[in-house]
Parts: sequence; C-alpha cells; structure tokens
Amino acid sequence: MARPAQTTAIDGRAAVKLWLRLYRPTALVERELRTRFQREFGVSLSRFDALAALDRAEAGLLMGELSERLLVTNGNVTGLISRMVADGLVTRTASEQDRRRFRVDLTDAGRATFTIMAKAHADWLADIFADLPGEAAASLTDQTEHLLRSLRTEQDG
Amino acid sequence: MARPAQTTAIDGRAAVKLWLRLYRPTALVERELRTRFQREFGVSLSRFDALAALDRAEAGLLMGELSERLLVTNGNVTGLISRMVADGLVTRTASEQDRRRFRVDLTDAGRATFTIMAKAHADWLADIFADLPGEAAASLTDQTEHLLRSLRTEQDG
DNA sequence: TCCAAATATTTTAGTTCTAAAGTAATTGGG
DNA sequence: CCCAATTACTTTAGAACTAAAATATTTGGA
Repeated sequence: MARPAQTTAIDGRAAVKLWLRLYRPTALVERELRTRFQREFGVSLSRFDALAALDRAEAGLLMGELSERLLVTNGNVTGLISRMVADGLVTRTASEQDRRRFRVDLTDAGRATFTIMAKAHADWLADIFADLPGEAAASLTDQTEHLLRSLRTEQDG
Repeated sequence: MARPAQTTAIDGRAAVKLWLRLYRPTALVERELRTRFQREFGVSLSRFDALAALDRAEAGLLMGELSERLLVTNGNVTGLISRMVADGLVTRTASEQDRRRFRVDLTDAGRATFTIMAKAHADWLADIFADLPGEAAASLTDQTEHLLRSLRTEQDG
C-alpha cells in the first residue's frame, strides 16, 4: 500500500491555493445547476445525479453502489431513494440471492424524466462555460483527469 | 450586460465532460477534508470556512458578506453563526449606523482555533495532492483562475 | 453444524442547506 | 415629510447530508 515518495511534492501553501482555485468555480457551477434544476424542474441536483448514475448503469445499481458513485453515505441514499420511489422515478427491489441487497432501477417515467433533464443540463453547462476557449476547456478536461488519478484520498477514483 | 459571442464555444457534450472531470476530484477532496475536520476537531467544514473568511477579513464581516463569500444562503449563515456564537468562536453585534446590519467578528478563542485548524488544513491538502507533480499543480492553479473569470453564472467571481 | 465476523442496509439524532415568506430598518422620489 | 420600495436579516418547512448505532442476512472457519 506504500506509495512512492514525490520529490516535487507541493507545500501546504501551494496546496491550499490550488484547492481554493479548484473549489470556487466548482461550487459556483454546482450552485448554478442546483438553482436551475430547482427552478425549471422542481428537482434537486442530488436527484438528477442519482438518475444519471442509474441511467449510465444498464442493470440498475445496489444501494451501496449508488452511495459510492454519488459520494454520499448509505443513510443519505436510503432517504433519497425512498422519496424517488414515492415519486415513481425508480423502483427498489430486494435481491433473491442475497436479501440484504436492494437493487434500484429507473422506471420508464424516471428514464423519460432523465432524458429531458439531461438535455437541459448539457445546454446549461455549454452556456456556463461558453466564455472559456475550447483549448482551455480541453486542457482542463485533461488535467483534471490527471488530478483525479493522483489524488490521495480515503476513497480513490 | 451583453457578453461577446465566443466563436470557439464548447458544445454540450464537452461541457458535461469538463464538468464531471472538474466535479469529481473536487468532491473527493471536499469529502476528505470534511471527514478529517470532523474526526480531528469535531468541527464541520462549513465552520472552518466561516472562520477562514473571518480571519481573512480584518474588520469582521456582515452576515450578507459571509453568505456571499461562503456561497450559501442568508438563512444558512444565520444558523451557522448562531451556533458558532453559542460556542464562543465569534461575536455578532448590531451596527450603530444601520440596525439591520450585523457584524460578525472572531473572538480570541475563534482566532486561536482557526490558527490551529489552518495548519492542519494545509498539511492535509499537501498530503492529498502529494502525488501531483508540482508543474501540474501550478498549471491547474493557473487554469482554474482563468476558468473562474470566464464563468457565466448568476453570481460571478 | 454453529456461531462469530463480515456485509448491506436502515434508523437515529442532529447539522447543513435551500427557497420562500416574514420582520424590521432605511432610503428616496414625490 | 411621508410612505412605498428596498435592503438586511431571520424564520419556517422541509430536503440533503453525516456519523454512529441498530438490524438483518450471509459467510466462513472451528
């Protein structure tokens, strides 16, 4: 589990600076998306994220898989999915093989809802990033992938 | 208020890709910091952010200024600061000139607490980013500043 | 086989957060 | 000077979130 020492490791000051520079635009975009989802669809960003995760997975997801992908606790997913089940967006069924497990699947209504929202989501982001030159966007997309791979956090990836 | 058209504007697909690449590492680092603040100091990340904002401002901050800097609603700041007042970290005093305004200031205990936490915060971030080559970190720091300036959100900056 | 440990999820208690409505103080055009 | 609009903040109702404890099921070694 030992990781190789990094001779060019950045110091605390530079690390804090990078973190603040990374955090602020991300928080602004997140807030903008949250507000727009609420205003246009009356839906939380978390719900959209859950729908997106389920849409990407072709055979549904276990509660625990959802919690991993959304980067939130199990308890949070329990409540989020309960409300989404109540609203007919997803189903939650116990596994036959292992009755501790619950698989969550999109309903037809959930998938249709997601399709509409995903279009708006992409349009909003294109608008939010419209002033960023394509070259800068491509470079950032590359560099943030590198960043993600190099992160030393409890739950990597 | 019209902004110049961007001839090289990225499309929805690229915008979503950039967003996801930006969001994931940021969320992972945020979660890591949140967990560590909770574990080591029994304190929320929001509290640390509030302390940091107040420490940076030399003459205290109005409730509204805090809500701008922390990117949260006024109502949220009301509750957060109430709890911090109760714990002796900050004071909250009405302005003489305009009794609608409330200025929040660090107490000596609050400033001392912040100083200790800020050191840990910097150390943790240096550790989290330790595998990122210094060159990549510097480049990301630059590029995210550019990103912030180019963002088209309701509340810019 | 049995039962202790591990696994998957839910529950609990409480903080953080939002949107929207409410309160109180200030400001400025008529 | 006045009062309608604005500003600063709080309150409310409820969703989103966490850490920790609880529940239920499965697994694996003695």
